[in-house]
Amino acid sequence: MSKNYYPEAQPAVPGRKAISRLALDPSPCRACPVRPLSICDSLAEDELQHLAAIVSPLRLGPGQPLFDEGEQADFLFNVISGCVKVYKLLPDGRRQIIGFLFTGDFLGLAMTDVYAYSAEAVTGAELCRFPRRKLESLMERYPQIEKRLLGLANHELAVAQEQMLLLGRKTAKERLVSFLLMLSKRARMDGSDADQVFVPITRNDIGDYLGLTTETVSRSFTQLRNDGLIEVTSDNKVTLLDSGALQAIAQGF
Amino acid sequence: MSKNYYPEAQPAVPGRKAISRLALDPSPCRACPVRPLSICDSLAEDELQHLAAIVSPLRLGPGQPLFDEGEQADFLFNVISGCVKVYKLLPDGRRQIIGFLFTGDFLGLAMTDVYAYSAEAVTGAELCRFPRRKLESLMERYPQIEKRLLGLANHELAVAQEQMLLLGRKTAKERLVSFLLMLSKRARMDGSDADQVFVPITRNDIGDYLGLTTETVSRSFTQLRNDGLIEVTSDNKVTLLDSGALQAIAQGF
DNA sequence: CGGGAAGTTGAAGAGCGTCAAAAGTAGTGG
DNA sequence: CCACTACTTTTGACGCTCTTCAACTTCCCG
Repeated sequence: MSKNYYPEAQPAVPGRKAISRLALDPSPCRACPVRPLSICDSLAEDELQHLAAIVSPLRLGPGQPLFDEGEQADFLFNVISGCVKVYKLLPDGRRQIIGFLFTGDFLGLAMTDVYAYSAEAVTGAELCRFPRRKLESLMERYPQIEKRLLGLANHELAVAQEQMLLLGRKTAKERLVSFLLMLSKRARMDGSDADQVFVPITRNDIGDYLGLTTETVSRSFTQLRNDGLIEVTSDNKVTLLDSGALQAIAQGF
Repeated sequence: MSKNYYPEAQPAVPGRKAISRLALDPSPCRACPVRPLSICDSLAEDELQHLAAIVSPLRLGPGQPLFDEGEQADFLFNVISGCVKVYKLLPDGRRQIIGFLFTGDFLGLAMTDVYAYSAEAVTGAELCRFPRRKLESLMERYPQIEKRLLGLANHELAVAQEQMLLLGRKTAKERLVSFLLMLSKRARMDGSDADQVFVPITRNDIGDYLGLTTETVSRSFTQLRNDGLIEVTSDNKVTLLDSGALQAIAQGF
C-alpha cells in the first residue's frame, strides 16, 4: 500500500535531487526541491535554518488520511510530492472535494483553531509538516512569510470563485473539460507536456470534485472521446487532441 | 433610482452617528461607524489620519455597477451600508453570484491586477474607496493591516469552501435554507433579531447565488412555507419559525 | 390608475442521478 | 504464471430533481 506513484526514477520536479535528502540533509530546507514553488522561498538562504528547525518530513500511502474536519489544527503542511485531496462531508455521506494539492502546494489556509475540512493522500505523497504555533512565531519575525501567505490566500480565493462558477453554472461536460485543463495547466507549470496529462485521480474523486457522480464523469469522458477531443490510455494518461476547442468548451462557449 | 434602502432614519449600525458624516468630518475614519467591523480597525486612533487621507466616499443606487470583471483593479472598497453583489459571467449569460457584501465587508481580495469578478449594488449602498497603490504602501508601513487582511482572506476562503459544498452537493431546499441562515447569522451579528431576517435580494439573484433558477427558488420558498418552517411577509421579511429544524436541513440531515 | 418588474404556479422536458450488471484492471498468493 | 479477489470503470435502463417555457398574479412607483 505504500508504493509511491512518483518513484525516485521520475522525480516530481525533473532535474533536481530526489526527495529522500529531506530527512537526511542537515539543512533540509536549503536543499529542498520544492522551495522555489513554496512559501519557504520567502526566506533568505541564511534564514532557512529557522524553518528547518521546526519542520518534519511525512510520508503517506495512497488513501491514507492526514487529518479530519473538526480536529485541533496544530499543523500546517507543504506538499513535496504526490497528490493530496481536501474535502468536506455532509452527515449522510455526500462529499465535496474542495481541491487537489500537488508539489509545492501549501495546506493550511482557511482554518481557525480546528481544521475546516479533511485531507487525505490520493497517491503516495511526501509532505513537510510545520507546527502551527512555531510557524506563527516565525511569521512575527519574518513578515515576508505573511505577505507570501496573503498572496497565496488571494490566489486560492480566486480559484475557489472560479470553482463556484463551475459548480453552480456549468454542464457536466464543461466541468470535466475545465478539470482536465486545470491538470494540463499544472503540467505545463511543472515543465511537462501540457497536452499529455496524467490523471492519478479516480472517477469517483473527480465526481466529488465536480459535483457529479462517477457515472456521469465516465459518460462525459466517453463523450469527449467520441467527439475526438481526447484520447485516454489505460494508464490514466489523457491526451488533449484539440486544446483550443477544449478551452472554448470549458469557458462555456 | 438613488433612494437608499437604509435611510438615515434606520442606520445600518444602530446607536451610531449617521453615515453622512463620512464626507464632512475632517477625520472621517475616526468617526466611521463601521470601523470596528472593518480592516480599518487594525490602525490606532492616531494612525487613522493616514487612512483618512487616501479614502473617498462613494454612493451607489440600486443596480448600479461598481466595476466589471477584467477591468484594471485600481481601487478596493469597504462597504459602509447597503448590499453589494459580486459575480462572474459565462459568455452566454449564465451568471454565478460569488457573494453578497454588507456593512463592514471588504471588497478587493482575490484579485490580481485586474478584477476577477464584477460588482454591483443590490440595494442603495455607501462605500469607502481606497486607491490600491496607496493602500499597499500603507500596508508596508503598518503590517498589522496585512495581518488583518490575511485573517480576512482565510475567513473568506472558509466561506467559499462551504459554498462549494452547497453548490456541489446540496438540494434546492437545503441551499435556500443555508442562505436564509446565513442572513440570520449576519442579522444576529448586527444585533438584530436573528429570526426576523430582511431579504433585500430578488429571487433571481438568490438563484444565481445558489446555482438555481428563479422558479426553483420560488418553489422552495413555497415548500418551506407549507412545511410551517418560515413565514414570508410582503415586504421581504422572512420569519424563521423553527431555527433548529432549519439548521438540521441546511446541514443535510 | 397603469405599466413594468418581480414573484408564483403549472405543465412538459432535459440532464443528471440511481440502480444494476458487465467488463476492465490491479494486487495477492498459490 | 495464473487464478482469485476486490476495486474501478463503463454502459444501459429508468426515474427524479431541477429547468424551461408560459401564463398569471402581486407589488411597486410614477
